[in-house]
Amino acid sequence: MNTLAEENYLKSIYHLSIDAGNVSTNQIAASLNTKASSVTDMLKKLADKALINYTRYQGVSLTPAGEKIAVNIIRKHRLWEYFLVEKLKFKWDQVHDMAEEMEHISSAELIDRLDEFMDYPQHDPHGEPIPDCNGRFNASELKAISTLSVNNCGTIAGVRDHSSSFLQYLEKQQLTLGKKISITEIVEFDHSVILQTENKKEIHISREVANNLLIAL
Amino acid sequence: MNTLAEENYLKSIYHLSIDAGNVSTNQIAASLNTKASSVTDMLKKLADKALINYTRYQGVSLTPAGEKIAVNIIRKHRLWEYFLVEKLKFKWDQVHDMAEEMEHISSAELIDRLDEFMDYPQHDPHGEPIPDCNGRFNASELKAISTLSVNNCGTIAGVRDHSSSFLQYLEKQQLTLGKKISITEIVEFDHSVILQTENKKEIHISREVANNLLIAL
DNA sequence: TTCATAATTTAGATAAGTCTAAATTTTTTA
DNA sequence: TAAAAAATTTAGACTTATCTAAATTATGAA
Ligand SMILES: [Mn+2]
Ligand SMILES: [Mn+2]
Ligand SMILES: [Mn+2]
Ligand SMILES: [Mn+2]
Repeated sequence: MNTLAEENYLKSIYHLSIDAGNVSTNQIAASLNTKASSVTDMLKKLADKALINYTRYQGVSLTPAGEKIAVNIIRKHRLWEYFLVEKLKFKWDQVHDMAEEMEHISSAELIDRLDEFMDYPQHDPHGEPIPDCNGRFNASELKAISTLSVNNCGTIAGVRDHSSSFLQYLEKQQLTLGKKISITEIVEFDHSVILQTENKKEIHISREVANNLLIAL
Repeated sequence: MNTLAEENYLKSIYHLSIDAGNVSTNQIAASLNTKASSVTDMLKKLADKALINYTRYQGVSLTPAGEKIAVNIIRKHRLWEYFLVEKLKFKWDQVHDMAEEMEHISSAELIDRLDEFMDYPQHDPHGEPIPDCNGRFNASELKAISTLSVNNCGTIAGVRDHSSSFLQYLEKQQLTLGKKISITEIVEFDHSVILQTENKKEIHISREVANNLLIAL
């Protein structure tokens, strides 16, 4: 089928496509920790396989075939993360790297049975929607805290950054999925945000954190 | 750590070492569906890493370090097979190829938690013993049917061949794990064996099948 | 519009793992 | 025990996925 490297490129292009249109060589290189020249080589290969639309110097987008593969990898990633947290009792900050390996296990029947075994979960441990076996899923309607205004309130429902360090920080601040918060103040100077939790505790978070913490209204 | 190719070579050498002493280049090539020259290249690399004892033209054996890695791969293989059958409800003839991929997932904590999740199973779906997290396990005391004599009886407890075709054949003959059988006759001419099952049904199996079907006495 | 800078691609190398064909060593057989 | 056969290794090549350094193309500031 496709090599591990090809799968990782497709997944990276998919993720980068969400907030941009065409994805640039340098963006891909940064997200995969590789060099632009390596990316160019791979883009030629993926274009030959008709998995991406590629014109020299113009960046790339996924073809429907490429998108299908990418979504399937993401489905596997999120289902394995859910398995690791719900069945094997890992913390949400421990599972991403393991899922990076497990998402490449090829069997479709395996992943469909895993989905059934876990009773078709809709969201992974980081609040991301899990595509079904046909690749369909609802686009996230979550908003970053940084887009809200004073007095807005909502429930923490997702994160944009999956790094252990960020998730551990949230854990320590008790800013975990399901917690209800309201915006008390947005500091003009540095765009940091002061929140209030259900039990009236005030938490001051940086702009960076506010950008990566997602709320359902 | 070790590459996927290295892990597969170590596992192959481990399995081939069980009934021979030193393992030959050609044996490894046959078991991995590769060419003898490729094997030689890899043997040099594994010897450099001190995972095998290798002298040109003399075959190889695992060092303790190599054996430890091999047993760990086998532990992962068998635990994933058990998971696929017990939790995801696959048949015993469907799981080997998936486990060949899953055995390379690296996290030790993951496999230890999987072991715990399944309550420390002792045998995989083919009757093979599962090493514990320290690599310890009881050597199988099972005997091939071909080593028994007339009137011996016992319980089917394992298989030597894990191919789908063999397992499906056994399934059709209802020669599955746990079934009690006794030897009715051993045909002089072709060493085929006539068995009797608990419900008095007679089954005639070839020498080949008798070699690959294991009994606990 | 022009030129400096940034982005991207090309050229040429490297490492892992594999292959075929040829050479070497071991084993078997006569 | 010497030649033939089998097993194994070496030589040289190929593929995939990388890299660095150099060349090319695009962009945006003057
Ligand atoms: Mn993840
Ligand atoms: Mn996730
Ligand atoms: Mn198996
Ligand atoms: Mn097995």
